[in-house]
Amino acid sequence: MAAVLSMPAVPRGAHVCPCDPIDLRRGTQHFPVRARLTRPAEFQRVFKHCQYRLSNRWITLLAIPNDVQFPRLGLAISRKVARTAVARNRVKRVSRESFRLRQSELGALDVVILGRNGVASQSLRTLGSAMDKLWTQLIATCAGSSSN
RNA sequence: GGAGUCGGCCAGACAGUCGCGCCGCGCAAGCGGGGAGGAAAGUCCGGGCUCCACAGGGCAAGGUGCCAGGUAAUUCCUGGAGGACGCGAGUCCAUGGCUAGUGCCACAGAAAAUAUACCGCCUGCUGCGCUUGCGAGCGCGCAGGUAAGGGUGAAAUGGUGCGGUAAGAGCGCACCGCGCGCCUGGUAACAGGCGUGGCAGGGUAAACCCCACCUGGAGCAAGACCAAAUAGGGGAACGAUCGUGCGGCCCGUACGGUUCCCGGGUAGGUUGCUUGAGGCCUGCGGUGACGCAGCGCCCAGAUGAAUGACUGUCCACGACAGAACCCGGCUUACCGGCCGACUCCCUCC
Repeated sequence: MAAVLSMPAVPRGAHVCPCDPIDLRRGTQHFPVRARLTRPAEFQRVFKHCQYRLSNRWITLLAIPNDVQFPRLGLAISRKVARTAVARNRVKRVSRESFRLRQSELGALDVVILGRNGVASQSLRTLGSAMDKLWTQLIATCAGSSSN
């Protein structure tokens, strides 16, 4: 914990609130199978009835509200944007890790992450911060639409 | 010390924090264990396994191609034979048959295959011309002989030497090469020897083909089980030889039609799914690939698909790359580094 606090260079580390009790962190940073989209039908629902669509240079993010009480993540990294299996795995892992750390701030949303051209050649740190910004945008957009 | 050949191995390490999927224990919270590769890749071969029909007959098609062995099997591996390269350790070779047949061979060249006479060489002429010392010589023409020499070509009826001849020629002889026969050694490929035949005649078989041997098809989305919504089908018996299917065709064979009986199929889930031609060590047999025996290890099993992220320390600053039913090979990609055996050269003792 002291190491985390002594790292002011990490700008998005603010979400790891040092005053959070251990129990809360345990509850919100797990990423079991039930938090993933697994069936083709679930993916189709997100693609067809997408309500929020955000993107930057390397990633597109689609989201719709769901019926369960927690956010769920689906990954769609095509062979076209990441030629080798190793590259695809890298992008997926970075996406999952990013989702895992921010999922407590999201509402009941089904989210699909799409890889765009050039995503495979970016460093882990670049992709991580790019996703972090998208999560922040998504949270703000949801908050805006739910208040209306 | 330098240059090189062959074989094998490793593929950042350690610690902490937060995660992921599997197994075990536990009511639970949680705890413990184990979690990608040498190529997991390309899918190029060979098997196991599953279903189609217990894998059947003929044709066709495809594959393999020196010999022997290893193996579940192979186009793989090991040992050997022959050829090529290298001073050497060693490396490379689809390495059966073009004296079964057919096809193809640009350019050049007279001729590219039942051979052939362009130049040259030689002989004859009761052909012509010239010279003449009247013997003949030279040139041209005609009729023949000749594959020695020239020239062309990747390749021209085996090579070298001697004899022989008008000139020549396996025409004869010796040696080498080749074919055939026998003998010896070797399981064999093959090697050596003896005899014999004047020689049987270019390349190409990853050209058709011939010879010998081998091959049924599809693949874990194989296949098996449980089963919503919906929707009409399934099983048994009999019959037709028309249609459809079973590897491309024929044979052969299954289904469709009628009657009787009642449960059955997609989404989804479970299973197949990891204990296996498995691995470690030791001993024995074998030149070796490998085999046998003992010891007693468990070493991913996911299914939108886990094996990761962050921080710190160290170093030689980390390449190619991610299991998807499982093995055995081959091929391709690859940052660096380590070990062993051997060869050649130089220096010192």
